[in-house]
Amino acid sequence: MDASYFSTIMRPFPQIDNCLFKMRLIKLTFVTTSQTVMFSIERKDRATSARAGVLRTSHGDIPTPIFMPVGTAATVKGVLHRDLKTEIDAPVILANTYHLYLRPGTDIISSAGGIHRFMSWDRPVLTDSGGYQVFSLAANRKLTEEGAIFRSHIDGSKHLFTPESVIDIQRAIGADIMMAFDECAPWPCDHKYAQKSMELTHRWLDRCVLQVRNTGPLYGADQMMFPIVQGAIYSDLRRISADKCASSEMPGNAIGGLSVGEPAEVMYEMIEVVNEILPDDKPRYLMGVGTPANILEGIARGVDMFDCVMPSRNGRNGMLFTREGIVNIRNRRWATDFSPVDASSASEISRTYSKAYLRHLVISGEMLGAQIATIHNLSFYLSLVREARERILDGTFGIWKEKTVRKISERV
RNA sequence: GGGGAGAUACCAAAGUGGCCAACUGGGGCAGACUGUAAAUCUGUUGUCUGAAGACUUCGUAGGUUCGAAUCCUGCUCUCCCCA
Repeated sequence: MDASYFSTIMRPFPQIDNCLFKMRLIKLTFVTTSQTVMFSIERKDRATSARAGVLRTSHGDIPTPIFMPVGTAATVKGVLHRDLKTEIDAPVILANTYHLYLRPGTDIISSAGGIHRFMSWDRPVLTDSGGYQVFSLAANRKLTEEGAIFRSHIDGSKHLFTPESVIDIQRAIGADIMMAFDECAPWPCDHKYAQKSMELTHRWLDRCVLQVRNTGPLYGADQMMFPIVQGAIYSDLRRISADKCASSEMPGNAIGGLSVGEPAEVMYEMIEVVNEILPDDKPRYLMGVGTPANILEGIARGVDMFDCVMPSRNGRNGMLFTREGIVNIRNRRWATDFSPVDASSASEISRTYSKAYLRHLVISGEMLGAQIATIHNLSFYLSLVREARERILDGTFGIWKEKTVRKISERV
């Protein structure tokens, strides 16, 4: 009996009340089976590099390719978990180490028994390490060999993140998938800076791996960590970084530092370079990407996992993604369009409310507008990757992708 | 009936002789957003024009002046107080 078998029969935990007991049991008995197959590929596409697979976690299986809604502060803004499960059907969501560490703080999350219990979400959670915040809060931080010193955006207090502390925090959070602590280089960025930054990320990666090996999960459920490939837009650096990440022999790998302003074609090229090296039998996660078209292009190049704030944030700001293309629901043309937001949506919410009503809500700044738009967009993203998976399985992905990318990129 | 205040662009509201096609806010219109310091931010909002520029506008009709949203006179309307 191995850990994956055990987690299968234990899942889903029927009651939150007794799940802590069961998770402790797993920890005591089976936690160190590192050879367990976490990822299995069901089918590879012939025309492209796309694959359909399943990533197994203690909190459930994740069919791939997958899009993970971003729930930075332990909430996908404006969406009830009920709707995440039914309307959107997200098998996994993201949270953020930086944000949760600052608020509510790791003490409170550990007291609750980890992020799943704290937020009442029994499906998998992936936590970003805070590496992206080191990048996006550039004005308020300082990088050293030791780690990143930064100031809280909440109260201005000073903090230090190191590879070790970031793993510890992610242990305390209890994420199913933890991310290595990295520096996301900006764009544009010269070769010299990109190389220095990448080398620092690699040294940090070694320390992350060591910290993962020297510690264990706190709540019984398995935790895996993914290293992050960096190297900006330089193929030589990307190859070195992909080799480095692959050699860390973690159960999955991530591609970071893309979609930070560079043209999409450059991003696609980098994905191809990296995916030639990253192991075929482990999931590949393209961080922070992207538009629906970006995602299909990524899948075609062998990426299995994606996340992006775009469907949620842009939804709140009135941008809708649909099969017919991109809609700015605030535009006057929708004022008297009483047809559903998306008649063919998997989400009942998108089929129920009209464009004119949603426009009114968004323009009026009503919170229901942000909720409906977010649910619609996420439902669209998840439907898109579900269909991509089905197309890979039935062998029609390539043609479908070409046709779909064109359509969904248009402005309606 | 007596006294006082006021009328500025879609709305509110600055502006009291040239730097005013007119501050600012709201509203309208459009744009941005890619590991979320974002229910945020940006542009635009008299007409014509690609632009330079031209033309018309600050209740209304006259007047003063080189020049008026700004000063003077009549008229119209609104608000407040007293009776």
